[in-house]
Amino acid sequence: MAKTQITIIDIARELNISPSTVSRALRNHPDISRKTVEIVKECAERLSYKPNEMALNLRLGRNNIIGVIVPEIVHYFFSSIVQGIEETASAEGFNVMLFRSEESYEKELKITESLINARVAGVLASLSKETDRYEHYQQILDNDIKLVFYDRICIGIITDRVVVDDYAGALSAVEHLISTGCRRIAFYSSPLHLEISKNRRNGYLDALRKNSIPVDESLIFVCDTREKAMELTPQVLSLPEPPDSFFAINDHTATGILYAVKKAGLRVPEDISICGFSGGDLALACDPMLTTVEQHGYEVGKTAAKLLIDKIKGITHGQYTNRIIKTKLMVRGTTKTAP
Amino acid sequence: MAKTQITIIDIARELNISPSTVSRALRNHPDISRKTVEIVKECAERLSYKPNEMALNLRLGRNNIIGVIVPEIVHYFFSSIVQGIEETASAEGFNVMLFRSEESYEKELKITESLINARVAGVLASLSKETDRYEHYQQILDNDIKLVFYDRICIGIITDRVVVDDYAGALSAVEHLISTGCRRIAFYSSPLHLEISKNRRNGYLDALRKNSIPVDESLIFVCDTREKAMELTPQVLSLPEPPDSFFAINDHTATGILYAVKKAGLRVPEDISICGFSGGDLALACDPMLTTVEQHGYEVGKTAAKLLIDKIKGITHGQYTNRIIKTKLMVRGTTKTAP
DNA sequence: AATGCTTTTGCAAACGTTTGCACTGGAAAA
DNA sequence: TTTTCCAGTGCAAACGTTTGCAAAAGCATT
Repeated sequence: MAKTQITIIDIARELNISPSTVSRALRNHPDISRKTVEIVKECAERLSYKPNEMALNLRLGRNNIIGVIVPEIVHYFFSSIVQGIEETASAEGFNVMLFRSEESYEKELKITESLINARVAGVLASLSKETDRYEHYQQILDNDIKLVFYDRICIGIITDRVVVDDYAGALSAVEHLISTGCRRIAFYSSPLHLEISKNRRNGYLDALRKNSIPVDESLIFVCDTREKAMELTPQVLSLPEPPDSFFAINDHTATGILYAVKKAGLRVPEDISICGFSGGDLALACDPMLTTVEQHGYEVGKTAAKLLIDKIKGITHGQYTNRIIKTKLMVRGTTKTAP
Repeated sequence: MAKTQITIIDIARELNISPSTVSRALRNHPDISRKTVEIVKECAERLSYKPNEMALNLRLGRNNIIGVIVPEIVHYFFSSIVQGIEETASAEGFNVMLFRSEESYEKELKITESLINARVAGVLASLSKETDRYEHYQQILDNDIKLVFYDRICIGIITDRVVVDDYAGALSAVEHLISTGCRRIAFYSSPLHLEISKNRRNGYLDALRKNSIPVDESLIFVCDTREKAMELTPQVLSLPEPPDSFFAINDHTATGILYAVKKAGLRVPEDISICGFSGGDLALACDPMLTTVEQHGYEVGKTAAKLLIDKIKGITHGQYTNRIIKTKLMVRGTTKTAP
């Protein structure tokens, strides 16, 4: 039990050969004779030798760790992304080190510091809501660590980026509402400084314009949680000219709307249509089931990880890629079928 | 940009002192004079020196990495656990390396191999559904890596363990159903070889016995997904003596039941009561909102991480702890209020 | 001026690998 | 026989730290 760790030197001593030969034999270096390779491998197996990755990393000045910064872990979209990342990374021989920024700039700063100290091979990052300074990400690059942003990207830093097609997703959602007869479409958004808010808002606005529906600014609200939606929606419904439908920035908000609308005695989708944005099981638990824009977080994660690993391996060199992951409108029960 | 990494030796050269002095100064070793410490720290800051953790780890023969094996990532309970782990770890200066076993023994084997090679300080593991051999976990211990099991524990290996109180959770859920007048309570369970199934089943059975309700085996089913529940439930409802309520092994299954019951034209909870097991947002999206047993995954994660870190730090020594995290029944709309 | 004590610093080894280069011994070539 | 060549192996340095021990420096006490 307290047996100290077996090293390459132990094997060398046991076999009366030099550590360098052992090292080469284990790595199938062509210089080493077949016989020696066999003997060494047998011995390594017998002593249940495990290569010390820490020593290896130091020697080689690199490691196989990918740092992942995620604003939240308990979150369908982000956990899907992490799953995509983990899958790709492990298939390519990389390990994933996971950090949660908790939507805090301070925490993000500490995390990037840790990542640099750990000399990770690469970083996959999504900005916290708070973050509006980017020096810490520049530092990552300065320390020769590869960097790819996903979802909440950073425009100021030149890197690869993977984003969801928020604009097209919102556009298709709102056009769907319009095609089913909706005309006064309320929009519940996140704070506007976030890229995703801007993009989805633009999709919303363009869908209206394309269909010659006047934009009514009084139908646009900042409201991005279930709780807030449950509070806000009754007021919105009792407006002099209430909306006939809602487009929500995420599914949680949409469930809050759904709850409030039903509570107000209105029928969904006959009286009021609702469309969310996110994907996941939540939409299926609703009654009626929620029409929503599926974001394919898993694809985002896989794509970002692949991009990063290619950079690390030096396959891609100078160029920087912007990858856009398509969304998909999932039409369900909270919207009407087109006439 | 391509400036090679700054080391302690660069600082030493710059200041015409020895690397050992620099090292000690940066670590506030008491032997070093205040003045030297200041000079060194200033210089380190100026050159934006970042300690190379790989070198440190090799030298000290340890690192600050906690390996986490989780069967699934996109999963409310498990992601809550991961969040609890990450939070505790980062507060204590540890980093989290995340692996997904995908419920596969083969994958679990590869993961433990990676973890040993990486010489992580400790491992937090939950068994995959497939796993029924445990040598790989014994190997972890043999390599002097601390190990704590959570949720899906391994009885054969002597370690600390953190589990959810499945028995008490199920007991309280079923007693609640009984107290609201239910007598024929159907139970939708996972495959019985899993500990959690056994424990919850025992809770279910004991609740019936305690209240002198005869156990009807024909009301117990293996059914643990939303899809299966949507398929099975109509048949169950059309039994000659149908149940008046359902207790489901998880919330996904419960939402499937809810859907089928409503579709059959029955009212919830007036005609049929439903209770799930899991916690999370899903329960709130249902209409009526789902009564369920909250598992406190976050607490599980925090507790397991704390236990592991104490072991790593050598605070706890020989003893092995079994920690049980209490569940909490969240009574909502799918069950009646007690008369 | 010598001694002793304390404070501060430096030397060198060590952690476990990999790898450029030099060396060995034997076979092939001269 | 000598030379050349090559496959196979070993030496030693290097990666960036920490740390036991020795040495130096400073200072007060004899």
